[in-house]
Amino acid sequence: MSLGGLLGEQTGAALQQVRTEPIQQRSAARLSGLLDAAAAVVDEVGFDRITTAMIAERAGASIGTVYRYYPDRVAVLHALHERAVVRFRQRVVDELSASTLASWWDAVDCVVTAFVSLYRSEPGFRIVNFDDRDGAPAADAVADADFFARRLADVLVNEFDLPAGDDLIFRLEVAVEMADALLARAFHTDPVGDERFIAECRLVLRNYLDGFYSPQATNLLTTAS
Amino acid sequence: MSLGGLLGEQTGAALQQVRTEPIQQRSAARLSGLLDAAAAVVDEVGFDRITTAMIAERAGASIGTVYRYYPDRVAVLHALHERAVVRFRQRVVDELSASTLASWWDAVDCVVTAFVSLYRSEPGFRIVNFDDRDGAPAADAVADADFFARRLADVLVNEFDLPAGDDLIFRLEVAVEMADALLARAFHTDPVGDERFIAECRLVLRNYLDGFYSPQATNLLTTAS
DNA sequence: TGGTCACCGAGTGGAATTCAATCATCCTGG
DNA sequence: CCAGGATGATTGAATTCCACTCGGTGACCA
Repeated sequence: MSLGGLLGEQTGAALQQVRTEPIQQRSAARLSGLLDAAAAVVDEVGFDRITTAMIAERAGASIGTVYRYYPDRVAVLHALHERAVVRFRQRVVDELSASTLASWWDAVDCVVTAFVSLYRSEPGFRIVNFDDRDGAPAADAVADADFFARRLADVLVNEFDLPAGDDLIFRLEVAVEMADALLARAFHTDPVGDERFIAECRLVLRNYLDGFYSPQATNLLTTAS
Repeated sequence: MSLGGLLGEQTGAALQQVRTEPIQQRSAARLSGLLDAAAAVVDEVGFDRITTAMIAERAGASIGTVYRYYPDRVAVLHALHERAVVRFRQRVVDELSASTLASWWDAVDCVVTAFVSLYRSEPGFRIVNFDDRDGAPAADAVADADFFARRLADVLVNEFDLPAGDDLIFRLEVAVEMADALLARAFHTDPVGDERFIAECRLVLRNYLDGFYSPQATNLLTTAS
């Protein structure tokens, strides 16, 4: 299995996110400690109410330390987001290799399962829905979705012989957006996730991506009443 | 046609949004002027970077005036959001009555068209994706989606004899979430909206909602490879 | 001419961010 | 093996920015 490709490494291409790369190893702990603290605070007050002081206090550090590693408040959120995405990808790989995949949609199911599972257990995981509606570099979430779609496309092509090409990638991009929306909706109110939306998400994905195999299905429907 | 029902009036149920109902008519202009200003600023800096001072200056008013009408910053955003939703509903009704609807999906298409059209022309329309991830009343966007789904369900049931019931409402809720995500994606980078995503959105909606008629389609797919 | 209605904008408070001083760790010559 | 400079890491008071308040002033109406 070439699933390892899912992990990828676009982090290098990302905008400088940490002010100073830690040299001494104690700072590595500080860095992840800050993110852990941020994650905890996110779960407690949401990522709007979060303040740098809260993060610092929770991490047992001082304000200045936060700013040593991150240029500003939202940079911390970006970093947390990034870490959540990385852990998500890792979890997907784990789930995929732990399961016997009878078909491509088992793989898709694994992705959904990984997402749901992290939403339930990983502190602050809701940060994955953090979208910085800001100035120029706005295309952060989109870049993530696109990157993930391409990686997943590779896997599906290699493992299940789905027809490669831009069509597949586009489909997957669309699928990612839909899944994201439905799963976010599932967790919007219910902290454990509304099963109806989760199940419907799986169903929608399967049907939508299956249409890639049999496009006549869509034509059938357009002529029905 | 009972499409007027779409317009509904949940505004009464909304939390007190305006501090003081304007008595003299010059204040009505002020009020919409403030929202116009907010809309313009939203387009310029996004609704995270927006400041009360920007709104006031753009509206040719002073800070105090903003707070005369709205209790706080996010209340302005809520009001702008609300206005966008109202205009959206109005546009949907217009589109619906201006078109000849051969089938229920023509109605759905109209909804998409209205959304896209407003996204292109209405200043600050991206506010429709504003989600107040805050304390208690969090379920604002969800409430909107749910409300709209119910209204649309009524229309579809009355005009096109779709089978009424909770299933239809749930489907429409899911459809709204998906459409929202795909259209937001279409406009995330491209100010005119990426046509691929818009077209795919229409297709996805049609196929998904059509499955409501013929649920055997989903079963067919689960047995295919 | 008094009584509201609207409006203004300096003032207050809290949160974000800076920065100069201090502490900790590493490194190197002796 | 150690002194002590060099550099990384940390601190928190000071500063800046921004949401929000409020006492004062003009505008409209009766």
